[in-house]
Amino acid sequence: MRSILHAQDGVRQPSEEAEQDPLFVQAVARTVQVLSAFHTASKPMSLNEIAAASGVGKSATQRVVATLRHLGYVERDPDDNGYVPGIRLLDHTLDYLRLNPLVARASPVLLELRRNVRERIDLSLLDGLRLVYAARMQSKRETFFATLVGHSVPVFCTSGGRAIMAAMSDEEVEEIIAKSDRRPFTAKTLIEPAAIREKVLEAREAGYAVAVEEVLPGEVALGVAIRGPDGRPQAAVHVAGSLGEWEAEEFTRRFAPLAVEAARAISRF
Amino acid sequence: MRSILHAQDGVRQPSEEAEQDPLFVQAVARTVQVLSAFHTASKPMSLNEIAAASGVGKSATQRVVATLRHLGYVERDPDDNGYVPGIRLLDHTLDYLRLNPLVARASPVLLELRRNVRERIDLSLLDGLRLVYAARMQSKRETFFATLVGHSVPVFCTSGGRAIMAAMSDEEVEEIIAKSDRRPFTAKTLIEPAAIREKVLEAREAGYAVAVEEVLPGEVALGVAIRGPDGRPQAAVHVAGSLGEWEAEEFTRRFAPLAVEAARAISRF
DNA sequence: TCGGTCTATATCGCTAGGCGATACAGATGT
DNA sequence: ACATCTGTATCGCCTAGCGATATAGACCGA
Repeated sequence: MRSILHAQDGVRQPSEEAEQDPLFVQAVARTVQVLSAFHTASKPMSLNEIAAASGVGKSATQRVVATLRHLGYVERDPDDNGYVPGIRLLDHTLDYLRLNPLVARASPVLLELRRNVRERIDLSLLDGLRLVYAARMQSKRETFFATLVGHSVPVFCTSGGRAIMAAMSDEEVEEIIAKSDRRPFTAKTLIEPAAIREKVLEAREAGYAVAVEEVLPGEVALGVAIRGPDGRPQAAVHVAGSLGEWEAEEFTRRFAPLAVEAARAISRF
Repeated sequence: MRSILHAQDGVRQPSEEAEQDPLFVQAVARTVQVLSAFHTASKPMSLNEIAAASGVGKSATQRVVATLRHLGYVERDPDDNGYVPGIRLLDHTLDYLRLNPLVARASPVLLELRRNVRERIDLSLLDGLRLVYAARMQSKRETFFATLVGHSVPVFCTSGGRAIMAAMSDEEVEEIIAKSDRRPFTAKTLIEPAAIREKVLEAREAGYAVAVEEVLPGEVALGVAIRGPDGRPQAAVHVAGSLGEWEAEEFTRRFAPLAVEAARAISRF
């Protein structure tokens, strides 16, 4: 079992391939490394902690952090001690969402879907082995942090992830299964390759995927893949509901057609 | 009238004060400048456009962009041409939201508020002359992009902004009014200093502020300030509804007490 | 097929940007 | 009072990375 908060990857290490690339700017990487130090944090960090977590020397960290603070990308925690990420980062969030053509296409469709489905609706974007939530429309009860933009979940054990795998070749699916850190979130999380493969086949058949309590207890989720111009899956639409209100069967029967239609409207294939 | 999309400030220029600061790292600033080039964009950008918008030399831009691309902070638009911000930025969004103590305190309160108020609820954070939306909980009908995290609106003409000004000294209010770019969003946007001052006084009296159709036509919004440990306003809770469903009076009478209570629960004063 | 004008990528020499080491100064704690 | 955190500052040496320039592929209209 692991916390849902740690689904994000670490920073891509600049070493190996990148090092020899003549066009690789270390200073940029350092900046990113410093900012990424917060990925591992659960509370405000001191300079030394940032230096340790980022792998950047203490002196350099000091000056980079000071600069980032000047620019609004790092702040001091008001209950003073330690640094936290700064509000300027949200400007880039907006840029990302605004300029991402898929998000732009998806928004009206999701709003329309939301009108017909009074459950939580999410749009998640594929990034390697994970799905990153880009747009979230809550329903009634939600469990807090799980509902934040930027949150990510693994492909292998989520409804959207399986729907996406179903739209890939078998080789790609195997690669994802093999590379994933398949630690379970709940007792029901499927981690066996065989079980995952089976679920993917089901999804390929049905055109959508379902996951029951695999990430959050009491949650039933339904995912449909969104394909890009080349036919490759890029993202997924999720509909999530509570088992307190719905039987999984009934939930699926009711909402799957709507979700499929929405995903098709967003797809470019 | 201006578009609601351009409420964000430009990048803080590294020149002036910063230049002489011995601890200021240019490379960090350059990185930020390149990423901030997208603030002015409404479509994918080419290298030359980025170079022009960021004020960074063409060669440097090329290498910085290449590096950022390596790291996932910049991507190519799939309908290929031009660069867009990359998905890795969302990881930092999550870090910001997770580690911001105010957001953390606010989330459960906002969810609770949402349970009682079936209208749109927002949490916005004060950043100079603007309010940046950090958490958004939609209701039924929404007008699309206006509902994204990272979006920002001016302090001077919003319900939350006025509630925040009401919690400041008169000098600070004057400063905000003076420095703000007071272009109207709608025909009803109040831009006269006198009118704004009056609204602020009303808000100081009532403990909350109301704005009707000042940012979006057909929208009534209600804002309450959230104070930090030092008593200074840091953020605001918004409740927004449609004039198609609500009379402004009725809307206020009904929801203001709940919003005030929520803001107080989040405040640290 | 040719120039013209975009795009991005690559090479290279020179220099100033910024790293590491080290020292310093407040807080906090035992 | 001492130890151990915190963040800040100084300085000399070296290399990272800038600007200028060249290359090369796409696309367009003639």
